[in-house]
Amino acid sequence: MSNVTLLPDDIAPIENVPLRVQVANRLRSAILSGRLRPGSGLVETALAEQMNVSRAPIREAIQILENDGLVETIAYKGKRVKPLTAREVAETYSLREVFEVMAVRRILDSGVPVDALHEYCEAMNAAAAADNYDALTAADEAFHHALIRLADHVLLLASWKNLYLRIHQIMALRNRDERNLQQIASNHPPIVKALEDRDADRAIALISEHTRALAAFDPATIVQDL
Amino acid sequence: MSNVTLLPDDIAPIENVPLRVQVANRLRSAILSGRLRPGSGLVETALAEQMNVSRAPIREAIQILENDGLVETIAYKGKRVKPLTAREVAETYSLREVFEVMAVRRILDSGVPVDALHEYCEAMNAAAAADNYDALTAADEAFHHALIRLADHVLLLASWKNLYLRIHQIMALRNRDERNLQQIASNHPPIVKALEDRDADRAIALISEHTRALAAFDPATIVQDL
DNA sequence: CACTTATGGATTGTCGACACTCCACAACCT
DNA sequence: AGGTTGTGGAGTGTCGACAATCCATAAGTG
Repeated sequence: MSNVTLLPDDIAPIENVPLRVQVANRLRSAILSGRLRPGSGLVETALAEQMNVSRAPIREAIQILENDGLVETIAYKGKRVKPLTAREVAETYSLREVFEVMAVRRILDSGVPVDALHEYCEAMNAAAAADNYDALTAADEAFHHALIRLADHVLLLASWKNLYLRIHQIMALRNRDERNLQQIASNHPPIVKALEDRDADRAIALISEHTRALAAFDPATIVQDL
Repeated sequence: MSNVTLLPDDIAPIENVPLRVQVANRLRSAILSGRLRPGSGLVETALAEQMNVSRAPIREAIQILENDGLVETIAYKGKRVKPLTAREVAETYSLREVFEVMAVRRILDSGVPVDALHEYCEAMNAAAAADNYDALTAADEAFHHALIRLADHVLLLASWKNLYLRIHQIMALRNRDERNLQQIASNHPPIVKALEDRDADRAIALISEHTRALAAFDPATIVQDL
């Protein structure tokens, strides 16, 4: 049979996900959600037993998280969720700002249309209206993700994604009650407007300001040491 | 004995470098020097036998190189030195430009002195005068490394270092004969001058132009596919 | 012949056991 | 007590063997 005429939609391609990836995904989500806090120790033998796999995939999973910058290893001593210093938080946001400004520049240079961004603005407005923090966060990430993608720069996208992992973690550790959802949502449409007007200076100023505002928010709650 | 009075200089602290790191270092240097070309396959069992270690450290070493962005894995099929496309080369240099501009901005904002950079300029002049390509390259890297360090931004430094790995590789694959050493060396002192003059616009313009000149050089020799 | 189904080699993925390193704390000198 | 030297536990580092997967190619089947 070279041509299957009927293929039930239920039968999705079964993916073969290596154990290390499954383990990495679980641990990553635990870290990014804040369930595994910075400084927590990760013991290979204990994790292996808990997850019912051998140490090999655990080791590789932890190495993946090391690449993500979420875990650090001290040889022969142990591994732990990387502590988060105030300095690191500040540096993370300042680098993000540079990335997003670079994206804006490239978008304006290439003249690619930015219509797709409107969709995310609406999603953010809806989430803000419904007072739904998680939905707003998701839409916000989708907006910025789309922005970076429009820049059409694979390396930039990869770097931004990696950086955003830490931002995820930082946001999970902050006190969400203090945020003004309406205000966050309202930050974005002017950026889209500036892009459509091809006003580079205004777009860059807006996105810089937006990123800095996020960085300044509630830094005290996440500081671990230093 | 709490206080050893005489400790021969010969007795340096003996370092315990895990096998995976030794393996990773060797492979990395092979890749960065061009001895292991993009596209070359890396077979764990073969490497293990050649280096006389088990597959475990080989696997971990390869994962380290994956983090460096030098190697890619295709599950159950194999690992190979990441192919280098013209697009990737262009993206690498454009990201480098952004990093260096960010460094310049931070240096000027913080007002930190940049005297240290003169030393590297002299080293480059000496290397150019002696027609010593390797020495010039080393001094050039030292200059830019120092520049980034002056920005006092740990994350930026780490990102820059990671990026520079690929630049190392790219340079090793290019035809070095076509470069004008004198001209490269002469590019740098004006940058230092602009920094000392606290002329942000000029410093940024110079460093951007410098990076772009490097990117434009001889791109044809390294393209593999696409 | 067109198509499907075995088969085998190459390579990575996973496992369980053992070796090594580090650290803290006890035991031992003097 | 001050200082040195065992000693044991916790954890990572390394190993060799076996399982799973993929791919190309051969063998079957109508």
